[in-house]
Amino acid sequence: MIESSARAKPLPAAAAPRRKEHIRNAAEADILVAAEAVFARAGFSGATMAEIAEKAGLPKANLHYYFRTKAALYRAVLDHTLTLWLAETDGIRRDADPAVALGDYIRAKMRLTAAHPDASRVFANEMLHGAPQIGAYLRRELKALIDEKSKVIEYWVASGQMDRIDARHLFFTIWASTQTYADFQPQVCAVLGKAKLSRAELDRATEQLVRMVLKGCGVRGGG
Amino acid sequence: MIESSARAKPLPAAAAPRRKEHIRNAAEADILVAAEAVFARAGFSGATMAEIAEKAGLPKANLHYYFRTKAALYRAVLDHTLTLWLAETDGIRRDADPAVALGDYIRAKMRLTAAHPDASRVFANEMLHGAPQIGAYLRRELKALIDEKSKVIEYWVASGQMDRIDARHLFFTIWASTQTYADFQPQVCAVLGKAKLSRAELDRATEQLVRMVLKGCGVRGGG
DNA sequence: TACAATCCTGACCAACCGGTCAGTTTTTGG
DNA sequence: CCAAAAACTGACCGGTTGGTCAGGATTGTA
Repeated sequence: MIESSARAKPLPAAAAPRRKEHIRNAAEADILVAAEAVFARAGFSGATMAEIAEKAGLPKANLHYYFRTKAALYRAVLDHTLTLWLAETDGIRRDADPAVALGDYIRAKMRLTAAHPDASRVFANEMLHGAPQIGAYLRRELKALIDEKSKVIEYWVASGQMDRIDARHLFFTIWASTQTYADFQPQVCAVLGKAKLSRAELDRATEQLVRMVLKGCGVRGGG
Repeated sequence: MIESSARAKPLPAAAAPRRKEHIRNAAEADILVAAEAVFARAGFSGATMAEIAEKAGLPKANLHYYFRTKAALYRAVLDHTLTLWLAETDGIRRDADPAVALGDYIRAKMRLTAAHPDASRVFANEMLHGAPQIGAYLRRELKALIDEKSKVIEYWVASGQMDRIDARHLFFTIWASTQTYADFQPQVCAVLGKAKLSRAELDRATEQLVRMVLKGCGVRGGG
């Protein structure tokens, strides 16, 4: 896993207190940010190393110094995306109130989507093309995580705290309904008749989704 | 629809309208089928005319005889996809029972996704990349259609047949939740621990989604 | 300072890809 | 049967792109 450090600033040759691995780390971070944006807009094949280099403010050959191949760079971007993806299920625990836990999960997912739309798009693109790079990861880590969280939901069902719902399909619905605001943004904007998605519009979408899912699952209380 | 005329070379103006075109029609159909599959798997940039030609069992130059450019072929594929996309909202009418109309709509969408997963993926890909080809279409035809259907749902809300729900975001949720079974199939399969989606699994997903959405919207009766 | 490791870059190349074209074969209408 | 239109094709081309490389610049350390 490539570590994250989602923030990155150019800062060329100014006051840099320590220069040991800072150069490499900063350069890689810059490149990853640029690459995420380009891969999100153009996909793997459509993206060019030249464009990524330009966006990162580096000569192309320098990219190949830090990432030997385009595929390696793509994998690094995906890696970063996956760390974001796994987060936010912490609240789903047996002893939690389903209404609070599920509601917070949906809100967190929507926040994540809104904060990192390009990451969402890179992930979606990889999925669309059959997940050649991260298929194994999905079958291992993601499956294990969802197996565990599904058990929690099945417990909530068994203890009468919500309707008899298939946990995995519930996750699919939540993931799809939140990510659509990044992945299908042109469609959303077109239908809403807006040029871009406002914060207020996203909040409205979030609260409606929370309400609908909780009520639809027969979750009592909280929400 | 977008610019239809997929023809590379215009027929002679004086030509008899009776001229048989079955060769052209058959060839174009074969090419479109092959192209849809390749575009779905590789996206626009990743797809190559050579691969499409091979899949269609034609020499590459022949593709360019029927479709002048790769972009024209892509647009033709999208065109076909959009005709599928628009269908199935017929049941959403003021005088219909919301439970039946919405339930049938969700079921129809899911059937469509299952029957044409490649079409769904091509559409998703176009959306992910900012909808450069069909943005105008979305803002016109799709928006008009959803504006109209939203009025119906708003009527159902006003007449107390369902909760106060934003119709457009409801559509986004339904679209996303159904298409995810095509677009994100690798993820779905990974989490379910299956190699491919069975008909039975899709039926289960469909019925859960119908139940959850109807109950979540406070729709009474029918379902 | 000296010297090695790391960082950086312009110039270049081979492979690939969309698209063209001249010429051939097949189909169609009379 | 015969032109003419339509359908088809191998060979080719220019532009783009990922990747290389030799050598120069910068940085860290003994």
